[in-house]
Amino acid sequence: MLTERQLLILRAIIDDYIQTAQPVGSRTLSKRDDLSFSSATIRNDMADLEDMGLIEKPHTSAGRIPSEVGYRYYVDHLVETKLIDERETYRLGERLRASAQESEVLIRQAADLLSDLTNYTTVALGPSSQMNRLARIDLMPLDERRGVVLIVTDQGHVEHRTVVFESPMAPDMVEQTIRFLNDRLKGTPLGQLKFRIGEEVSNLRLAHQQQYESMMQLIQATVGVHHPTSLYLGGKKNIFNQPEFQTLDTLRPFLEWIDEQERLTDWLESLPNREIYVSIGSENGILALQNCSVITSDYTLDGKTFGTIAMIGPTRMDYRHGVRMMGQIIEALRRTKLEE
Amino acid sequence: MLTERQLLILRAIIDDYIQTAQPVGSRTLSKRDDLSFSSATIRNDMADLEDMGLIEKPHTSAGRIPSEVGYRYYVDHLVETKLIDERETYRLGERLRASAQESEVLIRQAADLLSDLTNYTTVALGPSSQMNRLARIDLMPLDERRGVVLIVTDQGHVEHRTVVFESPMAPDMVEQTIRFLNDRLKGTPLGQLKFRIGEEVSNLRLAHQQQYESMMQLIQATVGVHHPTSLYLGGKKNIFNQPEFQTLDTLRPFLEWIDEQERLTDWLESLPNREIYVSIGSENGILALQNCSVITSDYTLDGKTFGTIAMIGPTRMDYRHGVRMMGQIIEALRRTKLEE
DNA sequence: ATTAGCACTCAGTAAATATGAGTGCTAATA
DNA sequence: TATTAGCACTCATATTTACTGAGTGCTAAT
Repeated sequence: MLTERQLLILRAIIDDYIQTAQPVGSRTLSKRDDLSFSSATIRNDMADLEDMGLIEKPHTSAGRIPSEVGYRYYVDHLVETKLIDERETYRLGERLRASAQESEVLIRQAADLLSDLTNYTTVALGPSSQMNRLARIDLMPLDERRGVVLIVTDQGHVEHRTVVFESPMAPDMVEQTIRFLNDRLKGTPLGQLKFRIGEEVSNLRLAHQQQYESMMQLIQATVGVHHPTSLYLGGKKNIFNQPEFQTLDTLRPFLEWIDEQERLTDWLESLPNREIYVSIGSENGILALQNCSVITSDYTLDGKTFGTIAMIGPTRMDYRHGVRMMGQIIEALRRTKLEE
Repeated sequence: MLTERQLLILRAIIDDYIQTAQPVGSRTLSKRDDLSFSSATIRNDMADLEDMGLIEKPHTSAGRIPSEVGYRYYVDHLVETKLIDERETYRLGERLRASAQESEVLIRQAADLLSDLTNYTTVALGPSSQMNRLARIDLMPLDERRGVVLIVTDQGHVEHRTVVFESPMAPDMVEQTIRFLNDRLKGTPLGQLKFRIGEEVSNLRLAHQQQYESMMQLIQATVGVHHPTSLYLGGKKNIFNQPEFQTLDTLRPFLEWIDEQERLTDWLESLPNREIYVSIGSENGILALQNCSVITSDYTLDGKTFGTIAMIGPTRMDYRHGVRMMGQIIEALRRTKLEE
């Protein structure tokens, strides 16, 4: 268990290191107003803290830096997750809504705003359309053999794909099929579309045997429409200002990792579903992020569960500020009404 | 005017430097099979080439490197723009078409392929939808007051936007408006939509006075739909392998510049409209690209003018190979039929 | 006109030497 | 018994110095 002074020292070390990115020495600490002990005393406590694995030294004659365990302790004991400044939340909400009312734009803005506030990189995952329900499906003919399949969800999300048919489409045939699909599939979550169509297809076969071929094609196309989840990156260049990313060896893996959209999406989707969660250094299990910490949170927009937002910075990130800003932003989003 | 030997030497210097990224010395050159002169002779010619501004030395005791003027000479005199290897073009075409038939995917693939072939970064601008003609416009109601405006073009391009109405929409009213818009605007290039609607709006006013308000809203929304040109980036990480981008000072401006999508789009759109065009170092006028050269070309797909593709590498890029690959790719695209 | 020869230049590397911030331990002090 | 002053020791970093070697320009010989 930590003595009060040790706690004070640990906190001072971390706060200082977060600011300066330099190892913190005993003399520096003893000069602080809130630590009126001699450097020797502090050295003794530091030795204890090191024994406990909370801090470490890069080499013999350097000061101490927090270890991952130390950060973990700091985050768990010294950072308040739930601290919302009503006025600031309100102001952030205003800033967000000023830009747009469309949800996708709103999320993009939120990501940008969050990275402006913190100077870290943010990633936001939009709503997974998998949960959206089919509002309407349609086929717009372009010419005899080509058409665009349109899928609109109850959330106003649109997906589309161009299809080419083997043989010219009979207009009434198309209309019939579309109507059929709409009748049967309206309200189906997009994620289940494929499955549901499998169920319906036997009915179809009986009802419209003669043009079975083209119908199948249309259905295939419908199912084949991709359901990408939209991904927004904010403040990517902030990384250039972090002292720990001033060398190619550290910078390159990070940049290569963050540019890989698909992997990024998978990662965000795989995160545990919580309100605000901090993952420190190697905890996140990603090689390219071994020197990074991540603050993630699911967010809701207008009350509805929506997506995930993440903030990525060096392990030496300002957890207190980061967590606070994250809290404010998701609260501002939560309070945002989609329609005016 | 250059003597034959000087030309030989210039070419050798550039070829060598492109390979090694190291200044080339007289002794190195004299050891080449195609340059059986003594190093002293070569030194004399090098001095002349330097006087002409074609090569320069980083410092007294280094070898020579090509100057921008030198590269320009090399590109203008020693690189053949139009050299197509039928078999390879065919093979590239196959590789492209294997992946997809949809034009947007095809372009993305082309960008990736080109950067694979050259190890440089590529940027491709998709078709500007401005030239696409309206095939159909539609409004899909989501609930009483929200709907999705859909715009489909003759090329199968889809754009959409969610609109919120002040007051509930009357279904027949909506239908009427949509029909009206479709009747009047079908075939209009997207770029002119705004203008054309201005012309039509007075007619509308007369015809449907009572619900003028909602109609106006719908029309506004229609016009307000954005027309983004799609942009694809290929092989961004290739830059990390270029020796001239091993330091943050050079890397950072490049990465920051290339991540700025809008600026990138504007830049590509502003390029002179030619088949293959090489811009060397500071010629391109972009600070972040002062150490880069760019090979650009407009391309056509299935015969139709489509967009622009660019390849960005260090000034010390392999112009011969780059130009050749660019030629092959745009030729492969040109020969690609959109429907099977 | 070409080449051999030689003195000279200068980036890059490596070894040699300081510098100083910081530590751990011990003994004195409150 | 907890704190502090004092001191020897460590080690990354900066500075100096010397050395190496690839390359040049010039001159004199071929």
